[in-house]
Amino acid sequence: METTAPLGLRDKKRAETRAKLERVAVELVLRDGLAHATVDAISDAADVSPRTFFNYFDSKEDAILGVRNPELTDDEVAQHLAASDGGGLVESIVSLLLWVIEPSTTSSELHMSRMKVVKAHPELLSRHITQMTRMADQLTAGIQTLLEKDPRFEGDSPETLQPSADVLFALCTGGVRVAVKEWVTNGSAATQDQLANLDQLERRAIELVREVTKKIQ
Amino acid sequence: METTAPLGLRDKKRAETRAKLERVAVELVLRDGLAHATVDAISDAADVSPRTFFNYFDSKEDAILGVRNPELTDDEVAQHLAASDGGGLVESIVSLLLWVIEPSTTSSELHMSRMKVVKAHPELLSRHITQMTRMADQLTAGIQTLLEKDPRFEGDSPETLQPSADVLFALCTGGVRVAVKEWVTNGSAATQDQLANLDQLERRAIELVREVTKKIQ
DNA sequence: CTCAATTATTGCGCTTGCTGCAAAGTTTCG
DNA sequence: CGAAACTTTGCAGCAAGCGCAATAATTGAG
Repeated sequence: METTAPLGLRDKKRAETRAKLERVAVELVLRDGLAHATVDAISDAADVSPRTFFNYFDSKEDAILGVRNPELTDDEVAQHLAASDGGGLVESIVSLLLWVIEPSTTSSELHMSRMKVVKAHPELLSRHITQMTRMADQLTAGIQTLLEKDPRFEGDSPETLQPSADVLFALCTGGVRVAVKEWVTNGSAATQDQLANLDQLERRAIELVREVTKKIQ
Repeated sequence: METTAPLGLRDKKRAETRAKLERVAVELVLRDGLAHATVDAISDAADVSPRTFFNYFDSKEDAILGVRNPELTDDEVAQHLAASDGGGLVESIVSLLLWVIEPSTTSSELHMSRMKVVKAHPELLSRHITQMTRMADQLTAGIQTLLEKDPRFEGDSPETLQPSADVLFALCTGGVRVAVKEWVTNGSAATQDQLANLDQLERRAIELVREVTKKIQ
């Protein structure tokens, strides 16, 4: 599942440093607030120079949210979409989005802390969104090929061709966004098992999308 | 329609300064690129101190896009929604969103320049989105009351109650976003008459939303 | 093991965005 | 006119982020 080539001491250290920065960033934000958790402070607490910080992350927010610069490969996207195929379009796409948002490699504790951070500083949500749109092209490309493989849109008449991958993407993004927002605002119910949480989030996002598409005519 | 109390020389000057800043900001970005159009340069070209710049705008981007700090009043939102009522929900909401994005008071020339700017610097689009989400609470509140007045969702059974205003908002936001993106990327067709453009944009956004809701079951 | 190539870390200095504060200038209105 | 209200501005400061060049660590080949 993971392409973690178990190579070299070097990469190992690098991974550790990144992990430490992510962890410390979240900690400091929780303790001192977003504004007080400066890059200097974070780097300091991670025993690393501020300059090094920017070798790992493009911005403070990226560190806090655990966003990795090395963006997705097309293969990864295609693979994930293929894996969750069989269900509906919406299911596949929502799953993809949640996967992008959530660096699944993080520890569950870090994950929970991040939830708290986002709850305390909702501005960060827009960073999440930005991240999504940053990868939008890649993701919509993946969705596009998914659409092309979908038998449902094969022999359609011209005007009822495939729905635009862009729009689908936007719609699902909306669903995910709202699901996350709901889940962030409606208290800490079930914050223990974050795997169940993810699942729940996914279901809710799909439900929201469905709800709207049904109601609007 | 507008609450422009034609008061005082003071307010007049203020309006002029703001307009000048907006105009100059767009000009400089077009001429020198986004990075080179610094706050200093903009303020300079507008014969105003950099410090004053921030009395008018919260950020460089706000000036470029003509975003006004004094956010919307609930009344304005309600009024606009009421005005475009009668059509469908989607129509009303899309119209509202476009109205929020586009400060209608700007001159058409400035408007066109802004289009070019956005085309040349798509990063700015995310600012637009941010602005939308910034006002999300207010707008969804307005949508919520619109939903409550809608006879279509009145006597529904519990599980088929109103679709969440949040999700509707997200969906339409997605539609608008994609419409704008399309229109930005697909060349300069019809950039002459920007009123027609807005109309076209609105129609396209609605169409996109419809398209998706129909296709997905 | 040793040495050279590669890559990571760091310090330094700089630009830019943005804010608070208090002084000086304008506009308004009685 | 003259006081109150508001704007502009300079100054000083913080934090983000980048380019560069020196230093240090890791690696792989011999």
